Amino acid sequence: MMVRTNPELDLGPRLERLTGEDADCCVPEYAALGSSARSSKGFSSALRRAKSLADEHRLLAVAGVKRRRELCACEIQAATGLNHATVSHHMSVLEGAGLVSHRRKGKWIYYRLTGSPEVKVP
Amino acid sequence: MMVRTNPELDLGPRLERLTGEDADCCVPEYAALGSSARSSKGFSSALRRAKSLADEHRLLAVAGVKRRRELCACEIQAATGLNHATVSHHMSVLEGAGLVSHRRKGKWIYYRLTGSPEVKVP
DNA sequence: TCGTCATGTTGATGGATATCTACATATATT
DNA sequence: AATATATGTAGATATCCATCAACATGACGA
Repeated sequence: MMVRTNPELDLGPRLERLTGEDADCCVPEYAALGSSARSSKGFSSALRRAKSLADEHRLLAVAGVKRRRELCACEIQAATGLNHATVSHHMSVLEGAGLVSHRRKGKWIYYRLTGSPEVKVP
Repeated sequence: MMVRTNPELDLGPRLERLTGEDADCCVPEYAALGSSARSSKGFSSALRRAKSLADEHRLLAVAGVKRRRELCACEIQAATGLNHATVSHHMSVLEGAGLVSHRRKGKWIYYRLTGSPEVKVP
C-alpha cells in the first residue's frame, strides 16, 4: 500500500513541518491569519449579511421580496404570520445589513432588494 | 409634475388593487406566498448555511480555510483565540450545514471547504 | 379635527446559543 | 504500558436576540 499522501492534499512547507521533527501546528502565524481575515475588506459586512439572513422569518421575507419584487410590511406580516412589531424589527435589521431598502406610498411602506440577496465569505 | 408612477415600480394588478377602491393589502394570498417560499427547494438549507456563517468565529474559520485550503482544529483555535471545545462545537455546526468536511491525519483533523462558502436566498 | 389603518419604537421576557470547565477518546511517542 | 498531544462530548452558565404588548407616529378619509 502506498504511503505517499494524495498530491492534492500536499500542502508543501506547512505539511512538511507538521510531519517533520517539530509537529507543533499551533504557531502564532495562525493568530495573524485570524486578524488578517477579520480585518479583510468585507468581513464585517458579510457577517452582518449572514446574521440578517440567519433567521427563518427574515429569510422568508427576503425570499418573498425576491419573488414579488416588492412587498409592503403588512404583506410580509401576512407571509410570516408575525406580529407587526416583529416584522418592523426584522425589516430594520435587513435594511441595516444593506439587503433591502424601502419607499413610502401613502400608508404603506414597500420593501425591495438593494441587490442580489447573498452572502459571500471574503 | 407627473403623477404617473415610475414604470419600474408599477406592479400591475396588485398595485392597481392597492390604489383602487379596496386598499386592503393584507390578503390571505400572502400567507400562501410565505408557505410556498418556506417549503421551496433549498430554503432550509440556505437557512442552516446562513446560521452557520452568522457567527464571527465561524465566519473567521471559514475565511481562514478558504485562504489556506485546509486548516487543522488547533490552527483554527489559534486563528480565533477560542477554547478548543468551542472550536470543536463551531466546526461541527459548519459541517452540519454542509460547508466544511474533515479528514484525519494522525493526531490532527483537517477541515476544508466542501464547495463555495456562500449563501443564496432561494 | 377626529377616527382609523399601517407602521415604528420601547420595554420586558422567554428561548436559543456561544462559551468554558471537566471529562472522555484517539493517536503517537517513549 | 504510560504519557503527551489533539480533539470530541457533556453539562452549566451567561449573553444575545426574537417576540409581543403597549404606546407613539404618520397618512388618509369623514
